[in-house]
Amino acid sequence: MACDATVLAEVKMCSSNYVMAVNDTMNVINGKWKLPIIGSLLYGKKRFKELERDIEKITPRMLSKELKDLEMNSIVSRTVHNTIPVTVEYELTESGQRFKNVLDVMVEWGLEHRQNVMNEIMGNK
Amino acid sequence: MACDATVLAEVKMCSSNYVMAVNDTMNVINGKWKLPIIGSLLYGKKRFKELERDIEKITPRMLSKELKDLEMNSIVSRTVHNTIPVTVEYELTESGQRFKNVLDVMVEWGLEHRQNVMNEIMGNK
DNA sequence: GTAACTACTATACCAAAGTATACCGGTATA
DNA sequence: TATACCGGTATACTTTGGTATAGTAGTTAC
Repeated sequence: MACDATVLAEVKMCSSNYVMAVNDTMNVINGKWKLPIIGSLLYGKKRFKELERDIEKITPRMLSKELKDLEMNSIVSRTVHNTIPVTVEYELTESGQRFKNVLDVMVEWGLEHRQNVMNEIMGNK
Repeated sequence: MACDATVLAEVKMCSSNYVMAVNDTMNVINGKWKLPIIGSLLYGKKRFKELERDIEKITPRMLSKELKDLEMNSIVSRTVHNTIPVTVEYELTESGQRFKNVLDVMVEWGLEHRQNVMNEIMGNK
Protein backbone atom coordinates (compact mmCIF):
# COMPACT_ATOMS: atom_id res chain seq x y z
CA MET A 1 0.00 0.00 0.00
CA ALA A 2 0.99 3.62 -0.27
CA CYS A 3 1.10 3.83 3.54
CA ASP A 4 3.44 0.89 4.16
CA ALA A 5 6.19 2.37 6.30
CA THR A 6 8.86 -0.01 5.09
CA VAL A 7 9.75 1.90 1.98
CA LEU A 8 10.95 5.43 2.60
CA ALA A 9 10.04 6.72 -0.84
CA GLU A 10 6.49 5.58 -0.35
CA VAL A 11 6.22 6.97 3.14
CA LYS A 12 7.05 10.37 1.76
CA MET A 13 3.93 10.09 -0.36
CA CYS A 14 1.82 9.29 2.67
CA SER A 15 1.00 12.67 4.06
CA SER A 16 -0.15 11.66 7.54
CA ASN A 17 3.14 9.90 8.24
CA TYR A 18 4.97 12.76 6.58
CA VAL A 19 3.31 15.27 8.89
CA MET A 20 3.91 13.11 11.94
CA ALA A 21 7.61 12.74 11.16
CA VAL A 22 8.05 16.46 10.56
CA ASN A 23 6.31 17.18 13.84
CA ASP A 24 8.58 14.75 15.66
CA THR A 25 11.53 16.63 14.28
CA MET A 26 10.07 20.01 15.10
CA ASN A 27 9.46 18.94 18.69
CA VAL A 28 13.15 18.22 19.06
CA ILE A 29 14.20 21.71 18.11
CA ASN A 30 11.41 23.86 19.50
CA GLY A 31 12.26 26.67 21.86
CA LYS A 32 15.16 29.05 21.96
CA TRP A 33 17.83 26.80 23.43
CA LYS A 34 17.56 23.28 21.94
CA LEU A 35 19.74 23.96 18.92
CA PRO A 36 22.48 25.76 20.87
CA ILE A 37 22.60 22.80 23.25
CA ILE A 38 22.74 20.22 20.47
CA GLY A 39 25.29 22.36 18.67
CA SER A 40 27.49 22.46 21.72
CA LEU A 41 27.21 18.71 22.29
CA LEU A 42 28.17 17.98 18.69
CA TYR A 43 31.72 18.80 19.80
CA GLY A 44 31.61 16.06 22.42
CA LYS A 45 30.15 15.28 25.81
CA LYS A 46 29.86 18.12 28.29
CA ARG A 47 29.06 18.68 31.93
CA PHE A 48 26.26 20.93 33.16
CA LYS A 49 28.50 23.84 34.04
CA GLU A 50 30.46 23.47 30.84
CA LEU A 51 27.24 23.81 28.83
CA GLU A 52 26.21 26.74 30.98
CA ARG A 53 29.47 28.50 30.21
CA ASP A 54 29.42 27.44 26.56
CA ILE A 55 25.98 28.74 25.78
CA GLU A 56 25.83 32.48 26.29
CA LYS A 57 23.03 33.94 28.40
CA ILE A 58 21.31 30.65 29.15
CA THR A 59 20.07 30.37 32.73
CA PRO A 60 20.48 27.16 34.74
CA ARG A 61 16.69 26.91 34.86
CA MET A 62 16.37 26.77 31.09
CA LEU A 63 19.43 24.58 30.63
CA SER A 64 18.06 22.08 33.13
CA LYS A 65 14.60 22.15 31.59
CA GLU A 66 15.79 21.77 28.02
CA LEU A 67 18.23 18.99 28.89
CA LYS A 68 15.36 17.10 30.51
CA ASP A 69 13.28 17.56 27.37
CA LEU A 70 16.12 16.34 25.19
CA GLU A 71 16.74 13.38 27.49
CA MET A 72 13.07 12.42 27.45
CA ASN A 73 13.13 12.50 23.67
CA SER A 74 16.25 10.31 23.55
CA ILE A 75 18.36 12.99 21.93
CA VAL A 76 20.69 13.38 24.87
CA SER A 77 21.85 10.90 27.49
CA ARG A 78 22.69 11.85 31.06
CA THR A 79 25.36 10.01 33.02
CA VAL A 80 26.16 10.55 36.69
CA HIS A 81 29.71 9.69 37.77
CA ASN A 82 30.53 8.80 41.38
CA THR A 83 33.31 11.32 41.63
CA ILE A 84 33.57 13.76 44.51
CA PRO A 85 31.76 15.96 43.96
CA VAL A 86 29.47 14.12 41.55
CA THR A 87 29.89 15.06 37.93
CA VAL A 88 27.11 14.74 35.38
CA GLU A 89 27.85 14.30 31.73
CA TYR A 90 25.50 15.00 28.87
CA GLU A 91 26.07 13.39 25.52
CA LEU A 92 24.22 13.10 22.23
CA THR A 93 22.59 9.73 21.58
CA GLU A 94 22.96 8.14 18.17
CA SER A 95 19.74 9.83 17.11
CA GLY A 96 21.13 13.09 18.46
CA GLN A 97 24.26 12.72 16.39
CA ARG A 98 22.32 11.83 13.29
CA PHE A 99 20.43 15.06 13.78
CA LYS A 100 23.46 16.71 12.26
CA ASN A 101 22.08 15.58 8.90
CA VAL A 102 19.09 17.83 9.45
CA LEU A 103 21.31 20.71 10.49
CA ASP A 104 23.49 20.26 7.43
CA VAL A 105 20.53 20.51 5.08
CA MET A 106 19.31 23.55 6.98
CA VAL A 107 22.69 25.18 6.50
CA GLU A 108 22.66 24.34 2.83
CA TRP A 109 19.18 25.75 2.30
CA GLY A 110 19.89 28.78 4.49
CA LEU A 111 22.98 29.70 2.50
CA GLU A 112 21.31 29.21 -0.88
CA HIS A 113 18.28 31.20 0.24
CA ARG A 114 20.41 34.06 1.52
CA GLN A 115 22.27 34.07 -1.80
CA ASN A 116 18.98 34.16 -3.71
CA VAL A 117 17.66 37.07 -1.68
CA MET A 118 20.94 38.94 -2.16
CA ASN A 119 20.82 38.46 -5.91
CA GLU A 120 17.26 39.77 -6.04
CA ILE A 121 18.20 42.88 -4.12
CA MET A 122 21.23 43.46 -6.39
CA GLY A 123 18.99 43.09 -9.43
CA ASN A 124 20.93 40.21 -10.94
CA LYS A 125 18.82 37.62 -12.64
CA MET B 1 40.63 30.88 4.52
CA ALA B 2 38.38 28.50 6.40
CA CYS B 3 35.65 31.15 6.28
CA ASP B 4 35.53 31.61 2.49
CA ALA B 5 31.87 31.18 1.63
CA THR B 6 32.47 29.87 -1.86
CA VAL B 7 33.06 26.26 -0.91
CA LEU B 8 30.18 24.61 0.88
CA ALA B 9 32.27 21.99 2.61
CA GLU B 10 34.44 24.70 4.12
CA VAL B 11 31.51 26.85 5.12
CA LYS B 12 30.19 23.98 7.19
CA MET B 13 33.41 24.16 9.16
CA CYS B 14 32.96 27.86 9.83
CA SER B 15 30.69 27.93 12.82
CA SER B 16 29.56 31.56 12.65
CA ASN B 17 28.27 31.08 9.12
CA TYR B 18 26.87 27.73 10.12
CA VAL B 19 24.93 29.29 12.97
CA MET B 20 23.73 32.13 10.78
CA ALA B 21 22.43 29.79 8.11
CA VAL B 22 20.64 27.58 10.62
CA ASN B 23 19.05 30.66 12.15
CA ASP B 24 17.91 31.85 8.74
CA THR B 25 16.24 28.50 8.25
CA MET B 26 14.71 28.49 11.70
CA ASN B 27 13.25 31.94 11.12
CA VAL B 28 11.41 30.61 8.10
CA ILE B 29 9.64 27.92 10.04
CA ASN B 30 9.11 29.51 13.45
CA GLY B 31 5.63 29.67 14.85
CA LYS B 32 2.80 27.23 14.73
CA TRP B 33 1.52 27.82 11.21
CA LYS B 34 4.47 28.29 8.83
CA LEU B 35 4.95 24.60 8.05
CA PRO B 36 1.25 23.88 7.49
CA ILE B 37 1.12 26.83 5.08
CA ILE B 38 4.24 25.74 3.20
CA GLY B 39 2.95 22.19 3.20
CA SER B 40 -0.33 23.26 1.66
CA LEU B 41 1.40 25.38 -0.98
CA LEU B 42 3.64 22.49 -1.99
CA TYR B 43 0.56 21.13 -3.76
CA GLY B 44 0.29 24.27 -5.88
CA LYS B 45 -0.76 27.88 -5.67
CA LYS B 46 -3.72 28.73 -3.48
CA ARG B 47 -6.01 31.64 -2.70
CA PHE B 48 -6.48 33.08 0.77
CA LYS B 49 -9.77 31.36 1.45
CA GLU B 50 -8.50 28.10 0.04
CA LEU B 51 -5.61 28.14 2.49
CA GLU B 52 -7.99 29.07 5.29
CA ARG B 53 -10.14 26.03 4.49
CA ASP B 54 -7.14 23.79 3.92
CA ILE B 55 -5.43 24.49 7.21
CA GLU B 56 -7.62 23.40 10.07
CA LYS B 57 -8.27 25.83 12.93
CA ILE B 58 -6.14 28.66 11.54
CA THR B 59 -7.75 32.08 11.99
CA PRO B 60 -7.65 34.69 9.20
CA ARG B 61 -5.58 36.88 11.50
CA MET B 62 -2.81 34.29 11.80
CA LEU B 63 -3.01 33.25 8.16
CA SER B 64 -2.65 36.85 7.07
CA LYS B 65 0.21 37.51 9.45
CA GLU B 66 2.13 34.37 8.57
CA LEU B 67 1.68 34.88 4.83
CA LYS B 68 3.13 38.38 5.22
CA ASP B 69 6.10 36.94 7.10
CA LEU B 70 6.66 34.33 4.42
CA GLU B 71 6.33 36.92 1.67
CA MET B 72 8.83 39.23 3.37
CA ASN B 73 11.27 36.34 3.59
CA SER B 74 10.79 35.51 -0.10
CA ILE B 75 9.37 32.09 0.59
CA VAL B 76 5.94 32.89 -0.80
CA SER B 77 4.86 35.27 -3.56
CA ARG B 78 1.53 37.11 -3.57
CA THR B 79 -0.20 37.93 -6.84
CA VAL B 80 -3.33 40.04 -7.16
CA HIS B 81 -5.46 39.36 -10.24
CA ASN B 82 -7.78 42.01 -11.67
CA THR B 83 -10.77 39.75 -11.69
CA ILE B 84 -14.10 40.80 -10.23
CA PRO B 85 -13.93 40.46 -7.35
CA VAL B 86 -10.15 40.54 -7.05
CA THR B 87 -8.51 37.20 -6.42
CA VAL B 88 -5.22 36.85 -4.61
CA GLU B 89 -2.94 33.92 -5.20
CA TYR B 90 -0.14 32.70 -2.97
CA GLU B 91 2.61 30.57 -4.38
CA LEU B 92 5.95 29.20 -3.20
CA THR B 93 9.01 30.95 -4.63
CA GLU B 94 11.91 28.88 -5.89
CA SER B 95 13.47 29.06 -2.43
CA GLY B 96 10.14 28.01 -1.00
CA GLN B 97 10.01 24.97 -3.22
CA ARG B 98 13.58 24.04 -2.46
CA PHE B 99 12.60 24.07 1.19
CA LYS B 100 11.11 20.66 0.49
CA ASN B 101 14.67 19.34 0.71
CA VAL B 102 14.75 20.39 4.35
CA LEU B 103 11.37 18.83 4.99
CA ASP B 104 12.46 15.58 3.36
CA VAL B 105 15.47 15.26 5.63
CA MET B 106 13.28 16.10 8.61
CA VAL B 107 10.94 13.30 7.62
CA GLU B 108 13.81 10.90 7.21
CA TRP B 109 15.29 11.75 10.61
CA GLY B 110 11.88 11.77 12.28
CA LEU B 111 11.07 8.28 11.02
CA GLU B 112 14.45 6.84 11.95
CA HIS B 113 14.29 8.43 15.36
CA ARG B 114 10.81 7.10 16.03
CA GLN B 115 11.99 3.65 14.98
CA ASN B 116 14.99 3.90 17.33
CA VAL B 117 12.82 4.91 20.25
CA MET B 118 10.39 2.06 19.50
CA ASN B 119 13.20 -0.48 19.41
CA GLU B 120 14.51 0.73 22.76
CA ILE B 121 11.08 0.40 24.34
CA MET B 122 10.67 -3.09 22.90
CA GLY B 123 14.05 -4.03 24.32
CA ASN B 124 15.60 -4.99 20.97
CA LYS B 125 19.25 -4.10 20.67
C1' DG C 1 34.25 29.78 59.34
C1' DT C 2 33.68 31.48 55.01
C1' DA C 3 34.10 31.40 50.33
C1' DA C 4 33.76 28.70 46.13
C1' DC C 5 32.62 24.86 43.13
C1' DT C 6 29.01 21.27 41.46
C1' DA C 7 24.35 20.44 39.73
C1' DC C 8 20.58 21.97 40.13
C1' DT C 9 15.40 23.87 41.99
C1' DA C 10 11.78 27.49 43.41
C1' DT C 11 9.27 31.57 43.01
C1' DA C 12 7.83 35.41 40.74
C1' DC C 13 7.49 37.99 36.98
C1' DC C 14 7.31 39.57 31.94
C1' DA C 15 6.87 39.47 26.95
C1' DA C 16 5.85 37.06 22.88
C1' DA C 17 2.76 34.17 20.50
C1' DG C 18 -1.65 32.64 19.58
C1' DT C 19 -6.98 32.77 20.09
C1' DA C 20 -11.71 34.59 19.96
C1' DT C 21 -14.80 37.51 18.15
C1' DA C 22 -16.28 40.94 15.55
C1' DC C 23 -16.02 43.77 11.79
C1' DC C 24 -14.59 46.21 7.10
C1' DG C 25 -15.45 47.55 1.91
C1' DG C 26 -16.48 45.66 -2.35
C1' DT C 27 -19.19 42.57 -5.45
C1' DA C 28 -22.62 39.19 -6.89
C1' DT C 29 -26.81 36.53 -6.30
C1' DA C 30 -31.75 35.75 -4.99
C1' DT D 1 -33.24 44.57 0.35
C1' DA D 2 -30.89 40.72 2.40
C1' DT D 3 -27.44 37.24 2.15
C1' DA D 4 -23.10 35.47 1.02
C1' DC D 5 -18.46 35.35 -0.82
C1' DC D 6 -13.73 37.57 -1.11
C1' DG D 7 -9.53 39.17 1.30
C1' DG D 8 -8.53 40.65 4.82
C1' DT D 9 -8.23 44.09 9.77
C1' DA D 10 -9.10 45.53 14.79
C1' DT D 11 -9.46 44.77 19.54
C1' DA D 12 -9.10 42.31 23.52
C1' DC D 13 -7.88 38.39 25.87
C1' DT D 14 -5.28 34.05 27.28
C1' DT D 15 -1.68 30.94 27.07
C1' DT D 16 3.02 29.73 26.57
C1' DG D 17 7.77 30.54 26.77
C1' DG D 18 11.53 32.68 28.77
C1' DT D 19 13.89 35.76 32.37
C1' DA D 20 15.47 37.31 36.85
C1' DT D 21 16.83 36.35 41.22
C1' DA D 22 17.53 33.69 44.86
C1' DG D 23 18.41 29.49 47.23
C1' DT D 24 19.40 24.24 47.92
C1' DA D 25 22.75 20.22 49.52
C1' DG D 26 27.13 18.41 49.39
C1' DT D 27 32.24 18.99 49.12
C1' DT D 28 36.88 21.22 49.04
C1' DA D 29 40.27 25.00 49.72
C1' DC D 30 41.94 28.91 52.42
